[in-house]
Amino acid sequence: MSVKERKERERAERERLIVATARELAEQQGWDAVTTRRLAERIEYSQPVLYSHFRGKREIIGAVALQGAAEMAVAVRAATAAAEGPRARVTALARGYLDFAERNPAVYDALFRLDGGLAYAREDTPEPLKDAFAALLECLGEVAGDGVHPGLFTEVFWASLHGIATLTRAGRLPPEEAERRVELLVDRLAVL
Amino acid sequence: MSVKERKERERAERERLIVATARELAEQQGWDAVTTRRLAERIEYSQPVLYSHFRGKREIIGAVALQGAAEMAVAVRAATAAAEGPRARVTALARGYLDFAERNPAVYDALFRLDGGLAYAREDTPEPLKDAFAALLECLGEVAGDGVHPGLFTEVFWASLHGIATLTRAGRLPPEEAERRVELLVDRLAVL
DNA sequence: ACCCGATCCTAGCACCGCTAGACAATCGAG
DNA sequence: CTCGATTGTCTAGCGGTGCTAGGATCGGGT
Repeated sequence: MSVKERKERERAERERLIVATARELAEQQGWDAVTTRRLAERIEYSQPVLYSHFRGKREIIGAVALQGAAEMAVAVRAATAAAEGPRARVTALARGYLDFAERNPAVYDALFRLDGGLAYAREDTPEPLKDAFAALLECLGEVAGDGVHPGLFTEVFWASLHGIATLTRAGRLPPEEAERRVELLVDRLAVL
Repeated sequence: MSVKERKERERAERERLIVATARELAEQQGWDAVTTRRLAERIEYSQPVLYSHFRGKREIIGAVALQGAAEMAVAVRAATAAAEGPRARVTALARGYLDFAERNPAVYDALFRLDGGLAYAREDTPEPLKDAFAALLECLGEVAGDGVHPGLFTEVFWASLHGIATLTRAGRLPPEEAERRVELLVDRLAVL
């Protein structure tokens, strides 16, 4: 039976390699450069091997997204944990979120811009996605204000951050005023 | 000389046809379905004709975006003009914006999600884009609040709307609470 | 009536995501 | 230890993509 186990280990290892390589390639040259041919070449296997692990390119994007969601949750919690008081926490969250988006553009795209075949905002949403939202909720819930549903408030705050992140990176917003935009958003949206 | 003029007219007419057809196709089946072959077939010319009008697919997207920007400016101004008082105006703007995004998803994508090769937020930004931003500014400038730069406020409000629009359409936000999200955003961001 | 330039199309390039079918390596039974 | 079956991987190819080179054809000016 140990042979089978070894093969399963090796197979799992190769799957990790595929996801890591896809992510690396996307981070280096953008998702357009992540083709099944290039990806196969980098992991030193032929194309069809990819399809024995994933249904297609979309699922590979989804796998990167899941990994990214877990990391984003960690990043957000780390940022907020280091801050004292509601206001500082929310500011830290906003900065942490935008920072993550800027430093991991490919992962951010996999999560929120591309189609990774994942279900969002539903019962069958994968756990890492739920947890990433929960990480936002933990901090933002306490500044939603009276009579405002914490979940709804978190959605709006998150959407605002997402808008800033995407428009900035697409060159639709000048990057110079980034910090002032964060301040304005926190000042106005959060009830302190 | 009249022959030359006629040819130029026909050429301009064909260019309009290309843009209109691309937009129609994108609105019907999404931008992925807008291939140069399908587009060429629909306008009843061969592929290379497209390249005598545009450098490539990207420029065609850009042309649709420019058209869409002009329409969005009109839509936003129409929505705000019908409202009395700052609060009603801002609410109308938010609803009008999201409504435009929902009813013209392909145009919205061309404007803010895809790469149409256009310059944003710069001196050489095409006039329709500047004017669309101006349309937002006209209404939002009056609720920016003291000491807050109207342009910066408009950017943040716009980014928030953009975030809601994109996340909702990508299935990242449940569509049911759309109206309550708008109310929350207006209540908090605008200084009334 | 003829030539010549503008205009348009056919055919093709290199690449894409994805898959069928041939081949080799490995395992279990006799 | 050998032999068939199973598993795993690869080569080759399908239909599609954006884009372009080069030849045919059409129409205006002389």
